[in-house]
Amino acid sequence: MPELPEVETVMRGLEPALVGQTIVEAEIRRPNLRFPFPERFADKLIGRTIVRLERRAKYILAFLDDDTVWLSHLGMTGRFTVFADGENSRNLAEFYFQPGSEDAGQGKHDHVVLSLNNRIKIVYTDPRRFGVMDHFPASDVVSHKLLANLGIEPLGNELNAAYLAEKFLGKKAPLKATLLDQKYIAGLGNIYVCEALFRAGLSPTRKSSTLSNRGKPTAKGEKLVQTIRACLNEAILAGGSTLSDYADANGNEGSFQQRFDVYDREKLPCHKDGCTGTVKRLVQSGRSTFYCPKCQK
DNA sequence: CGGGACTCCTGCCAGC
DNA sequence: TGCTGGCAGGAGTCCC
Repeated sequence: MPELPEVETVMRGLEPALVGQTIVEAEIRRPNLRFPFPERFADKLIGRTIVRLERRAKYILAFLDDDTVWLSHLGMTGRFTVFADGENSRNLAEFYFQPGSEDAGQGKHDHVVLSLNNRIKIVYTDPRRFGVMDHFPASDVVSHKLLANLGIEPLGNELNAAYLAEKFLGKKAPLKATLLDQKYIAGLGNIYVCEALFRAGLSPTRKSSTLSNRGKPTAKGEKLVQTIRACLNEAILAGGSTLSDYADANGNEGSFQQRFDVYDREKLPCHKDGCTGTVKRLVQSGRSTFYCPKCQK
């Protein structure tokens, strides 16, 4: 589920339930996700109060009251579910919440279960286990292995045509691949790259360097910056995209998938006004790309 | 070094 | 109906 808009949505859903609360129990139900959990992970979380949440790229950072950070990444199939009983759920947004129950967190792929002092339970579920959790001093946020090499946030001011012109100068890799590379722009994933390229009328196969005019910004780059921002902002407003709901969440699901122009629309007509093209699927660095060959050049 | 293939893991679905 | 192969929102690592 998770690219930037989905992670942002998840974080916003977690905030009212977590911030200001203290972790009273932590159950780590297996040794690892993608990587091993930290040593004595549960002990490090128990007794800590969550001071605030932040999103960096596709990571959720929970800052704790002992100046440490609990980091989470949802991988492909990770999700958090908040279990709240009637009393304490009343003041929380309806989003993402399930009624409290005795078997909360007992599912086959429920790997981490936290109980908070407000009687809320937070369950992390991840069938494929491509997710990540870690815990480290807050002072290490900048240097942390997973965070140190991330590029700029696409919704921040740093993303502009000049940035693309500088970073993409001389880059031969296909534009699609470079936009997916988190060391340039952090937070984009397969869906929103496809969608932003469609809106910009740019082919995923063109060389990245074509958005750079000997290091100077281009109109195409300017357009792409706009469409990236628009896609992400619209998706956040829609609560992200929900592609499968086998976890059967009770809460609201995102709806941006209903507005996809190209993603998962192979062989369907191009949405662009006046374009008679058909959406095509191709594989770039092992991943599906959807685009309209007729209007994306 | 840049670029691409491979890898982790489970579930689902189309096609036979 | 049941099996098989392909594919899935990510990204670190390895190899050329």
